Amino acid sequence: MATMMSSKRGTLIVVVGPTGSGKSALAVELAQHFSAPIISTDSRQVYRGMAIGTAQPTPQEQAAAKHYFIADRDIHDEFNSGRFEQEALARLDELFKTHEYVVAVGGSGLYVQALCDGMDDLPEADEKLRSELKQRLEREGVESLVAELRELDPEYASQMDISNPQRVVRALEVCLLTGKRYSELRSGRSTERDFNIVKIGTDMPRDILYDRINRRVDMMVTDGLVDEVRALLPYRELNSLQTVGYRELFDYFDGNSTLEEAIELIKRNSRRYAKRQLTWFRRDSSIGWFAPTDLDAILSFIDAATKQE
RNA sequence: GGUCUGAUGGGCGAGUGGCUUAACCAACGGUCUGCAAAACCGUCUACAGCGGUUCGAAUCCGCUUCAGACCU
Repeated sequence: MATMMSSKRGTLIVVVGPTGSGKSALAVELAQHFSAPIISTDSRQVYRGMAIGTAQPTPQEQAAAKHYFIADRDIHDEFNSGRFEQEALARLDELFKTHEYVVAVGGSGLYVQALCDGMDDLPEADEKLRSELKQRLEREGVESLVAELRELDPEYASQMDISNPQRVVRALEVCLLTGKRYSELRSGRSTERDFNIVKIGTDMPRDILYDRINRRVDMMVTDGLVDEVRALLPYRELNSLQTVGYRELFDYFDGNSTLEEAIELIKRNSRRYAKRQLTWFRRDSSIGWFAPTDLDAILSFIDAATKQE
């Protein structure tokens, strides 16, 4: 299968795992080992002004390896998984001209999926239509939207989670925007990329992970998280700020909780986030799971995977 | 040594004979195609132990164990 190998432009080493599991540090080590740049697959680290709360790579880490999609846009900018796919693919196209390896790291499962498997050609959210649908959602409840979706796309309506307003809105939005059924536009297939993909997952015993998460939150506070969030308070409605570590402190500024309570909530919500990430990544059987410090095993896994193709 | 009070699922905490899987929190499992650090779904049937009363006991009685308070 060496011929297969030659048809590929290079290898993308994808590092995934729950928050606080040591992805960033591992990515930098891999980047140095393979002389590779790093692409972040994190939906929140892309924004400027959120360095502490999103645990962006430190200046030292960023000096050790070139990072892309870290703090390179404004919190007001529209960004989503679809745009990420396009921009990241374009970036990779450039990078593979001069690099054999590129490392991708980040905890946003949907972004990783977009990059590795591609997304179907669906329309992006239309601002007007979406706000209309949201108003209807508030006034008439989900049932009304579900009823309409049953008309437009009975198949999808019957299989989806109809108690999830966000998904109902999106499905309806796609139907109305395209005049087609959402279910028929979803191919369910993944796009073949012109580079190899090797996925590494970092994990550790749950109690240790949770302890690390808890301590990292304390460290964020020590590092000035409260001030970082205070500066963003005027923009709290932005999607970019619907983020663990920020919402809880907005509540604190509103006087709805004490600082201590807010910090506890950040810890809890970070733990829950980690659990959801694990749930997402667990179903991807192509991921090789390792302790974040087990570099030898990780390197031989990458080696074996790239030779196989 | 004596008296009194209490002992409920990981936590908190109702429930004084016969719908209570209480509620809440934590935890755990899951869903996932342009809001994804989002949004949503599901699971956890306990009543300190033993014996008794009763058609029926977490709920009544007795003993035991443990905890706390008070008395000598």
